[in-house]
Amino acid sequence: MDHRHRSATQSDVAKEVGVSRTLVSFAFRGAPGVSDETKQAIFEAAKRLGYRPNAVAADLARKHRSAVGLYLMDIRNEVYADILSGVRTALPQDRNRLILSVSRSIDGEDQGALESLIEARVGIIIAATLLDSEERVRELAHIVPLVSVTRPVEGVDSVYSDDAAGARAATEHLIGLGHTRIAHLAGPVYDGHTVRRQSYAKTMRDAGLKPLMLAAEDFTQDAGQRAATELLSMTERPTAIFTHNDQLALGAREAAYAKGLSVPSELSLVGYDNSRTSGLHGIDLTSVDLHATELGQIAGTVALERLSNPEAPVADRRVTPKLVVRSSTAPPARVT
Amino acid sequence: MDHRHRSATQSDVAKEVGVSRTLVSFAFRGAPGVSDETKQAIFEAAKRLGYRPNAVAADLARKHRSAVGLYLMDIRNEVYADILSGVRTALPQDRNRLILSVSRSIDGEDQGALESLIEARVGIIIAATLLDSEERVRELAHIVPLVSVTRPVEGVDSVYSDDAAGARAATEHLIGLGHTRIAHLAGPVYDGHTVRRQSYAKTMRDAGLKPLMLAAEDFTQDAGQRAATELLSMTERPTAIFTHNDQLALGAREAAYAKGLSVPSELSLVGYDNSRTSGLHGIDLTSVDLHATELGQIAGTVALERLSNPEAPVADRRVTPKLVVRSSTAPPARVT
DNA sequence: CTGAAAGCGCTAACAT
DNA sequence: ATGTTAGCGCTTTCAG
Repeated sequence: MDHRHRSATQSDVAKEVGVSRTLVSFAFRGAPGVSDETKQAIFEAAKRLGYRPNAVAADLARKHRSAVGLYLMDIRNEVYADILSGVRTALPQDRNRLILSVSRSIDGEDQGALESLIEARVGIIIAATLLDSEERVRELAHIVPLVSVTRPVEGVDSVYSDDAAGARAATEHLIGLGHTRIAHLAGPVYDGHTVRRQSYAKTMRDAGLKPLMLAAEDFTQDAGQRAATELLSMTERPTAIFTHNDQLALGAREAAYAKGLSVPSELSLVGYDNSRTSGLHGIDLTSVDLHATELGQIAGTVALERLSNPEAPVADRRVTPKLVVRSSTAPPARVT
Repeated sequence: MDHRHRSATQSDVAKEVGVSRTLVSFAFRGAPGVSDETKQAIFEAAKRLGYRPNAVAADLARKHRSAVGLYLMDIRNEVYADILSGVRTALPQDRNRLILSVSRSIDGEDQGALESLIEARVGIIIAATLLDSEERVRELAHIVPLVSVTRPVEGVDSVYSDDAAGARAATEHLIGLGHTRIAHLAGPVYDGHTVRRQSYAKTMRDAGLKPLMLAAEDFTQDAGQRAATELLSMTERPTAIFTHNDQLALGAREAAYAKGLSVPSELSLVGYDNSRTSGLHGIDLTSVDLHATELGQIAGTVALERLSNPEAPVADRRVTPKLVVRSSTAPPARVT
């Protein structure tokens, strides 16, 4: 294994062929003004020398920056992985410089993560912010074009799912089944994620029911299990739980089984995300599908549009979620 | 929303303060030789002007490249998400320019994906290759430092799990339970992923049993379900299936239920990856844990070491997998 | 402590 | 059709 990792430059190629640097640059970008013969010679020499274009230097020389930055909270959460996946499919082949930045810890500062993206001089950032205030996101958007995904931010390109509608559908589904003691298992309170719980509370009150909310320490299954255990230890325990996401719901499910309660006969459960796991036989979790992949795809498209037209009006793309009913929900057990 | 996205440069700051560009550069890197007063003045001016360091230009000017490239197949697969997560934790705060490249389609060419990473001039690439031949990986490693993760490549820094041992443990577990008709559900045949099936076949033969292999179209649950359906339609159907990964196993599980077969009484199932889903109540899938997060972590560390010492001997870090026995495996039904 | 000058690899007018 | 000449924003000797 040799270690001469300094790759050849355009000048090297130019020298080899006996032409100027410019010609090489033109040849590689398919710009007009290079004879076919010269082009051939250049490509051959390039190949011989192992020349590779330097996209970074090109970006620097050009006014415009071509990389797309993606900021996500937690890549292990299927929702974010799906968003990433969607963004990727929206980006054309040659534009695949996707710089990823994942926040280090969910409750730590994600200062650095977003900052590093702007230091990397990406042309645009697609961000699933959560911890930051809308104000801060707006500020950021002044520094570098930004499209907010999963969360609407006034004055900033936004691509999101209608969380209010999703939470309402979930809650109404439970109410419709006859439940009255319906709890909501939320995540920690952040600026960006309060719509679902608010919608839940409003729907409950509109139905003349009393909201019962508990916030988990984070968005993981373990946190969900701990919080749900608490919920299920109440004297008048809820007969149904609607959770902020599927991971919390799966945690609640474990908590129920640990307590010897079966789902759905003794506890109805509704999650959010419609992750792949929720559809498995034996899990069959009723869940709200927010169409994460589609969200990512649209965000990618919006980003591309913004890049090509900075003056276009602010985009606001709202996707409608869909309640997927499975067998983790049923009417409450007859009161004994 | 204004659109003056051209950020301030070091010269702007220098001009504002009334010093030379160099000073500003020094100040921001904490290099010695700048008086505290000047430093203060510079930072204030920078803040006022909204100056942000340009990491890309810095890399260009410096000899060395600081970004880390990560090449993965499919981010929706928990294993790869975990690897990413592990790599991230290994990278220090200030070194968080992680450029991600995901292969577009699993059976398409991933030519472009790896190529784009080297055009982005990353300092090192951490790659979970699969489709490429070892030869090609070695070639790539000559162009840019590369550490291969999940797969050993001779002559290249490698971090991987002992697949032979994992597959053997899984197969022996099944044999130990008394199964004789044990099938292996593999993924498509690629250079990088044949160890598990080979180890399975060898273990079977060593026990005097006949291997029965079937390759799914890809590594997804759906493909697993289709392939398993075929397997379970045989006249002398297997009493146990060991799959290449958990997704295939979950697909097989669905196939079994669709056929009215229950797990484990009529079919034993062993997966690979020990994904979070496999531990859920009602799923309880016996699986081999390859410690993906740890793999990513080690890969990140190895990458950092390689960067700081190009002449160090080639790293070969093998992690030992662990069979996690749950209730998807049991002795075969008594022959009737 | 501070500044001038050269250069990283490439692009983009502007010549010829 | 091909070459010249400036930069892009930053780092880094080498002199003051």
